[in-house]
Amino acid sequence: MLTFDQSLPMILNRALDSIMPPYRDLFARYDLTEQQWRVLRVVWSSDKYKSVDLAGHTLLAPASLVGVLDRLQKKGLVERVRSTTDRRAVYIVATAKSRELEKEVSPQVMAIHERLRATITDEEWQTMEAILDKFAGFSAGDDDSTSDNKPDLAAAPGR
Amino acid sequence: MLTFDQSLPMILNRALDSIMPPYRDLFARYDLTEQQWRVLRVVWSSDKYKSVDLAGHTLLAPASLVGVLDRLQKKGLVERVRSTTDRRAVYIVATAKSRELEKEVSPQVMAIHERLRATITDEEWQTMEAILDKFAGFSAGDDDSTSDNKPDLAAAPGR
DNA sequence: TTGATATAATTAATATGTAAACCATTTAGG
DNA sequence: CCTAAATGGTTTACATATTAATTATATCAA
Repeated sequence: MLTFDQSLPMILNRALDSIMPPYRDLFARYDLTEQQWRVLRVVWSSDKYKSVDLAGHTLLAPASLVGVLDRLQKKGLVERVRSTTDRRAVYIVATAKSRELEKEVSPQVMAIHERLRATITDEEWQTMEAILDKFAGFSAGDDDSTSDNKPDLAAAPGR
Repeated sequence: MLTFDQSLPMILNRALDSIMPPYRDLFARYDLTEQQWRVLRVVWSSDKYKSVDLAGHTLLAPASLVGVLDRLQKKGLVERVRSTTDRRAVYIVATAKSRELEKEVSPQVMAIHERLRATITDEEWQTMEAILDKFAGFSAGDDDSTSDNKPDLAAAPGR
């Protein structure tokens, strides 16, 4: 019998609650949030990301991204550069100041990653990744409207 | 080499993003949020929960719980009953109206649970639960409150 | 008893999450 | 061309998330 506490959402959220505090404490010491860190992490990897690309790589909704970028920009950590070829698009670029931050914080983040990694065996890690990946696309063809016909958001091709 | 995308927070968040839409769509049809459902689910199990107990069982921070309860109360789904023995405490009780909702929605939630459950084998499910449980208490003893050392930029060599 | 401290619930301030609507382009088709 | 539909980014409205501070009670020790 599948109880409330054993539902997948609860299992995953419990796991997240267990592992996030060290990350959040670290980020807080540098006046950053987890989401801001995620954006920086991706921007550092390549200066040529459009906002919409960042959304995908950071798991942040476009609407949330706007505010995160606003605050990162205000802190002088990123800049918005409007594309000349497609005047709708905006590229996000990292500032020199943010590069300094990367050198300072990145090693400490890696340390937490590693500490987590060492909590289980390599094989268990592989297994866990493989199993969780099986839920990818679970909500793909979800036209589960009982009787009426809601617009199918998942019908559009890949982003 | 552990990349950004393979960090545990990203792995878990990706999994959540994959599985939550069906739940949210369902709850939205009944004008409920995921968090409101979590609270109801626990309140239904026993009328004698204090707010602080709900926080633990729903994975909601006490501060978040206040607003969720406000809205559930406004909808006539729960009531706050101040304890007579400890006048600080407040018990949350389900209304008859919320019981009707339970009968209507619960089976549909269970259906999603089961559909998720069937995405992997029973053994994989057991394995996954066991592995994720190993991260419980990861942030237990990383207090760090004793050391009031702010990030010491000047401590970096060569500055 | 008193005073320090702990607890339960809430408030406050700021940052995100979510869904829907909007605006300015850009692209597709007739 | 010209208009309808699609795209990228943003805004809006509302519901949490997070941390710190507050309020009202309770408890404990000197």
